[in-house]
Amino acid sequence: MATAERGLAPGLRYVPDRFDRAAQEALVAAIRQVVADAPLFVPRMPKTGKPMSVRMTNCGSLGWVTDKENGYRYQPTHPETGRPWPAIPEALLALWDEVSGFAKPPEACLVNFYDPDAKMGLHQDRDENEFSAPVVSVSLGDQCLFRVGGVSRSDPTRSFRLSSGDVFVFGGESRLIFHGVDRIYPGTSTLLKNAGRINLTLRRVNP
DNA sequence: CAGTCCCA
DNA sequence: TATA
Repeated sequence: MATAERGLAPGLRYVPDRFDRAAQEALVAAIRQVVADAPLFVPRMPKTGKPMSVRMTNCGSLGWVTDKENGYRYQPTHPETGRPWPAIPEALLALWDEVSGFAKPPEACLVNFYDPDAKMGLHQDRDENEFSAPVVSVSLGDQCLFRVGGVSRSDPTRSFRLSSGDVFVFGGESRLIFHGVDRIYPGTSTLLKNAGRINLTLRRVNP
């Protein structure tokens, strides 16, 4: 009766534990270097300027940013330092080659840092000009309650408790699905020095 | 155009 | 607080 209870929608792929502990530690070290060069900033909602609860930065030739004045967009430089974003770590490029099924490399890797009380409302990733390429998402640190819906905001949703090292892929018919983070479970990982979660999302921006 | 804000 |  109900739609598939266990199966994921076409194009959605959940790869638990894709990175083992050593690989996760290497990824965190790489991200620490990215953050040293491109400091975390607080993204703000268009028009209202309301701060989001995550802090973010990017690596790659383009980075996703948002502010009160100009809204959501990709740009080649950090909004506060004006410098180009640092390169995407090799391990993430290798992941993209493995799971994306897309010939060209990702242009953007958005780095979102979630403090224990940070959330991300249901939204679509649709600021790219290339929807044939999937979005590839990596979880590091504390577990989170991740919600995924369908391509319409009112579609029913399912929740997953994601753990450090897990990978989620949104491609094909699921490229534009709504998704968000309802809560962080502090203290559920020892990967990071303090409680919190890092999410990395790889995107192809231009065809 | 707005939006991942908020909140029901 | 720095964390990343």
